[in-house]
Amino acid sequence: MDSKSNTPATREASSEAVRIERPTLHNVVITRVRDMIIEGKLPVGGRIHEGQLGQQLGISRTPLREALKVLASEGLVELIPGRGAIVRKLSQKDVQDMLSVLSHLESMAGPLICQNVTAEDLQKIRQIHDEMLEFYEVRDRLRYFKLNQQIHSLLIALTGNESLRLVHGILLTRMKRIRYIGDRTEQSWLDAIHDHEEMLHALEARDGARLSAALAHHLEETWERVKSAI
Amino acid sequence: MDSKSNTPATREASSEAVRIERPTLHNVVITRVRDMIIEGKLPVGGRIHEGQLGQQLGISRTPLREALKVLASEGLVELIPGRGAIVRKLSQKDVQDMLSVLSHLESMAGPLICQNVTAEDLQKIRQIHDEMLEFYEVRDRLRYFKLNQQIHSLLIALTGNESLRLVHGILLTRMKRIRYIGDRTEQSWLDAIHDHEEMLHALEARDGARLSAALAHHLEETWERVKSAI
DNA sequence: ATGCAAAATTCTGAATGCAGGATTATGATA
DNA sequence: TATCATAATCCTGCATTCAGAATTTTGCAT
Repeated sequence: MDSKSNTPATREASSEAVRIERPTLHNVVITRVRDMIIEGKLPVGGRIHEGQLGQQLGISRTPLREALKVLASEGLVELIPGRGAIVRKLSQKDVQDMLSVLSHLESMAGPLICQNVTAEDLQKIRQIHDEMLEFYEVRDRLRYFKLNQQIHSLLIALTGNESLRLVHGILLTRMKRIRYIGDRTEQSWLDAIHDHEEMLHALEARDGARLSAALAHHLEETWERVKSAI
Repeated sequence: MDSKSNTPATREASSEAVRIERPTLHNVVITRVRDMIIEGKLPVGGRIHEGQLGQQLGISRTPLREALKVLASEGLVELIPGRGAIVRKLSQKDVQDMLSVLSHLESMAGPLICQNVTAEDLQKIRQIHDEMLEFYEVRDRLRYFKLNQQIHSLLIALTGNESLRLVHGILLTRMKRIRYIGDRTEQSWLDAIHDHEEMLHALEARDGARLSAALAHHLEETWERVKSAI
């Protein structure tokens, strides 16, 4: 779920000490409300009532409003002046367009990833993948989903291209809701896992083109999985 | 300068009436502060003093803070918890990475644009282009720059892909500051104009691949122009 | 004069207050 | 009973206020 941290990763390579993480309230709220949208707790097309939601979260309207502005800039929420925020509804075309952009971004990413990936990176990804499989075995969809997203985010991060990470993260976030509710028959679930395994193989072979192809194929299947859910 | 409006363009094709534009203060402030950063009125690396800037703009801290959150999510400023906002500094690698992503996005855009462009669109772009040339004649850099950006934004909008427009807009915005201060010798300026003319020709010929190539070439030259300014 | 510690000040983060527009409820008339 | 106008309520947008953290200043000791 860390596909996009709100303070861009401009970490000083010089200082040894790890920057203390002091989460500000509005940052927490951004993540929280984002998750609520993704998990469908805030219905698509529904209005977000500042006072009500604020009370529900136990905070004042101020940090909530700040969070809504950010979510609007990510395209998750629509802000109508004088009338508040509504959860943005995505059309089929919206989703297709997003997948199309994501596909291009990932095809760009493939070679870069293979160029940069270290043995430790590979091991880490393999580890998350295996963990994900365990959740698949017990059909724990939510946890499976979260690890799945994590792998994709990690891969893009391996390109070392911060801007790519940023824009990819934004689109991935926009897609999350759809992906989460998307059809998951046994078969399509299995297909997705096979895609992931092919991705890992390409990665291990450091074959950029193959990785790009695998990522693209995965997105095509994603469309098949989600199109009925819109 | 309208590369990225803050309420995503979800206009109802059904309603004939044009949605009345009621600008909220924080939206105005977002644009305003963004421009201040781009034009260098807020120095790179410098801290943004909420009280001071707010007073200077004649507004309270509330809408200013909301604007800063959005600008942070665009990557223009960095928010350090407990210590406020600073104008983000871009390294050479940052800029190269951005250009690289932009290049991929534009190469994706080329065919789509040529596929969608209407005669009116063409005329409109040609018109802006000519207007831009007039500002070139009198060496009015700022106005030239603004029309230049407008053409690029318009082109991407012609793809009809809202997500593409969003992410392209974010990166373009991030680049603006650099582009604005970038080296402009007579020669490089002339080169840029020739690039634009080639783009227009490709567009008129509805030749997607040629347009993509022209856009890519333009970005390569952009790098040459700006690299010394970082 | 310099370095350190404590106090004072300043600034951010968040809550509350207030004004104006939007929505809903009420009631009168056809 | 339906429709429209008016009034009451609610909600957003923004300003102000308050608390706590960060910074600067001051004073003391070396």
